[in-house]
Amino acid sequence: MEERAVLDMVRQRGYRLTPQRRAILSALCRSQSPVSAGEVYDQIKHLLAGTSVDTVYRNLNQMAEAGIVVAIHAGREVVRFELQVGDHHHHFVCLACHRIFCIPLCPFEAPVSVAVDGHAFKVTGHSLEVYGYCSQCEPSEEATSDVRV
Amino acid sequence: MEERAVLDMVRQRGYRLTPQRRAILSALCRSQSPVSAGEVYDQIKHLLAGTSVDTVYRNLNQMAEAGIVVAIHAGREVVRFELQVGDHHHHFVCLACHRIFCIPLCPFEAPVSVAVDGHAFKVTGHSLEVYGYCSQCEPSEEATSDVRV
DNA sequence: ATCCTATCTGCGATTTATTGTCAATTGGTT
DNA sequence: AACCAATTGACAATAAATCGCAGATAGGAT
Repeated sequence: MEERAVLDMVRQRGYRLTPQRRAILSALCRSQSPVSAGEVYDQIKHLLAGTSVDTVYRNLNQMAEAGIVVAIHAGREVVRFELQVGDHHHHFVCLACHRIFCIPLCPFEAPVSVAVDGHAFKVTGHSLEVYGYCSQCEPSEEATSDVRV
Repeated sequence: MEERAVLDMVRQRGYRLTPQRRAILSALCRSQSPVSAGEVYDQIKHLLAGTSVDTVYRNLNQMAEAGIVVAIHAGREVVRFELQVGDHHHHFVCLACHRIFCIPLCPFEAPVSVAVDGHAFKVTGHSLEVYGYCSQCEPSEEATSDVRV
C-alpha cells in the first residue's frame, strides 16, 4: 500500500499526523515483513532524534485497536506489526532466523464456528502461524525446541 | 490422562521425580484448561513451602522441550501449558475472561506445505487459536480490541 | 497569521514475565 | 551407606511493555 493512502486513512480516523506517527507509518510501509516495536524504533530514532520508544508502542497499539495495523503474536517471539492490507492472510515463522513471511493461506473459507459439548462460542477471529525453516535456513537442534504441532 | 502414567513417562525420559516436579505435574493433571507458570506456582506453593517460581518455569520449559507439555502462546496472554495428550487439537481463547478452552479442531488433514513465489518452506508445525467469547461472557467494547482476524 | 485546546510526546520510573548464576541439596543408582 | 549428576532456591538481572505527568504541538476555529 502506498504511504499516501495510509496517511490519509490515519487522518480520516481522527488521528493527528505528527512527525513521529509519519515516521512509524513510513517504516511500516517500507518493511517487507512484519516488524516489532523495537525494530520500528531503531529505524526512526536516527531520523527523529529524541523520539521515545513509548511513542512507538503507543502508536502501534493504538493503530492495532483502530484496525490500521495488525499485531502478530508468534510463539515466544516479540509482537510484530504489519499494515492491515485488504486480503486476509497468515504467516510463516522461521524458527532459525525468526523472520516472518506472509503466506496467502487461510484454511477457513467461511467464518469459523466453534461448539464444544453443545456449548457454542462466539467467534470473532482467529490466528494461524505456520512454523518451520525458510529456504535460507537449515534446521538445527537448538532451534527445534519451539516447534508446536 | 492419569497422573500415574504421566509420572512414569517423566521418569522414563530420565527426569528425576522431585517433590516439586510431582507437584507441578499434579497441578497440570488436575487443571481442566491450560495453566500459566504463575498459576501452577500459586497452586503448589501452599503444598511445598519454599518452592520457587524459578523451578516452575524451569520445569515447564524443560518439559515443553521434551514434548511432555505443550506451550500455548495466545495473543498477548501469558504463556500457558497443558499436558501433551495424544490427539492434536487447538484452542479457543475468551477475550473477556481470558480462559482457554481446548477445541477438537484442526483444519489441516495432512501436513501443511507452504510455498511462496516458488520458494518452498520446510514446515514443522503450526499453531491456531480461535478468539471470541465463551458462553459465560458477553462481548464488551474494551475487550474487543484484541480481536484478530 | 494567530490562537486554542485536545491530543500527543518525552522522560523517568515501574511493572511483570522470564532467565541466569551458583552454591547447596537430593534422587536414585551402586 | 556412599556417591554424583541432576535439581533446587535465593538473588540478581533482563527485557518488553506500560504508566503518570508536565510540556509541546497539530490543525480547526477565528
